[in-house]
Amino acid sequence: MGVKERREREKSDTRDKILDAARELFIAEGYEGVSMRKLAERIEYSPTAIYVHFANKEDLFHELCNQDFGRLAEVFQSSSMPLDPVERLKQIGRIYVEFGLQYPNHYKLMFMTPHPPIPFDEQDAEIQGNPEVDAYAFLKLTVQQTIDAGRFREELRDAELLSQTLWAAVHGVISLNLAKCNDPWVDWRPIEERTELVLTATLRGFLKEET
Amino acid sequence: MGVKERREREKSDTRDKILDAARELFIAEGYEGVSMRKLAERIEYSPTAIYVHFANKEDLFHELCNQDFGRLAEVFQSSSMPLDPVERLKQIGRIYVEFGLQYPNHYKLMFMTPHPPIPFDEQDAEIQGNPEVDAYAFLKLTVQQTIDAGRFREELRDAELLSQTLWAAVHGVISLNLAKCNDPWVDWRPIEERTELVLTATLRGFLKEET
DNA sequence: AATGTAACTTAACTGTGTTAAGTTAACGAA
DNA sequence: TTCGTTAACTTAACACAGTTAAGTTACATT
Repeated sequence: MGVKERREREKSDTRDKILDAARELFIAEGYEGVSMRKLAERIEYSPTAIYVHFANKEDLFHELCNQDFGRLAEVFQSSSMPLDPVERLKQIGRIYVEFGLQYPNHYKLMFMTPHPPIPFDEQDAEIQGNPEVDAYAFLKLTVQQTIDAGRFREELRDAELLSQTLWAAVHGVISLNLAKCNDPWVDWRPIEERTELVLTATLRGFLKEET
Repeated sequence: MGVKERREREKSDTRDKILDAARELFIAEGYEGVSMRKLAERIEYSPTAIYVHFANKEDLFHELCNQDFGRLAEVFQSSSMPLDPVERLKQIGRIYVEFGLQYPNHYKLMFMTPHPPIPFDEQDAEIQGNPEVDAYAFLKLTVQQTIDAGRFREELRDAELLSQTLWAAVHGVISLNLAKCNDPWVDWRPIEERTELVLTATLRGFLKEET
């Protein structure tokens, strides 16, 4: 045997080649700016060869996003986190903004590109909810720990809602920066200041006592 | 004379017809979902007739956007604002999110599409900084009024920074909603709850005393 | 009545995502 | 060794997109 194995390896090699080229192109040109033909030309295959590996363009995009989501989770995992849960939430926010600044195009792809609903596959099911590989789950877990530590106001008990709100606030800073930092309309303050302030203010708004 | 005038009126009538139909379609189908052919069919002209009035599809969309920047300022202007400056800021946030939900496609182009710096023209100079026609200036003015009323903490005196942070927080809610509301990964809470919480928390974080 | 103008149409170009049908190379079984 | 099967890949085409060059046509001006 060993034949099937080699065949599979070869297939996944070209699959990876497609993914690598697609990431490069999507990042440079955006979703609409990349055509299956351009992509095929880049890797020296025919356009239809891509359809052997991916159902369609959207499916390809989805796969790339999943990889980047994993990377974000990795960054969280490999960062040293403060013991205090509130400080940990702040740290998560800072790392998140840093990630967006460091990989602006990945970030745009992941969070700023509206796309049609994507069906859930079995691979997703393994990732979702596991804080080690799912960045959102990691945030939610930390929010829950802060709730459990009794640090948040009594009426704020929905970890999901708090997570989504905190996420939105930080996402607002980085995404507005990526979309509008060159806009002469606004006299932008440094993004570090805006990040720090949105985190301080939002969390202070969540907390029980004054600091 | 009067002939030229009538001709111009007729031309701008069909131009308006194009704009009206385009807005309707863009809102319903999104930018990519609308083709010049569909649009032409809707108004019972040939596709190329549109090019008499607009350089291209993007130009058409841009025109709609400019109208909507003005409209956002108008919405602020025509809304009854609470006397309390902090409540006024909350109201601004709510109206902003509502605007994004009502014109998702315009919102995406206005605030979610990265673009190179746009040269400043004379028309812009008249608008910028005037709270009656510049929505950002309106926000900044209200923030300044809240500062002047002594409601914010002593260390928070930079109206620009506070405005940008508040804007970011609210923008985060609506933009994340527009980009990811269909994502099954997250069990989204109603956007009204997220808006209310981000406003309450951020502003409470800004305020001097507990409420 | 002839001319010019400008809104508008027809037909075509290039490029898009996607699919049906065909090719080709390598495997396992006879 | 040959045959049939499998599956990665290609060719050719479809239906659609944005856009443009070259008319056409209606009408105000001369």
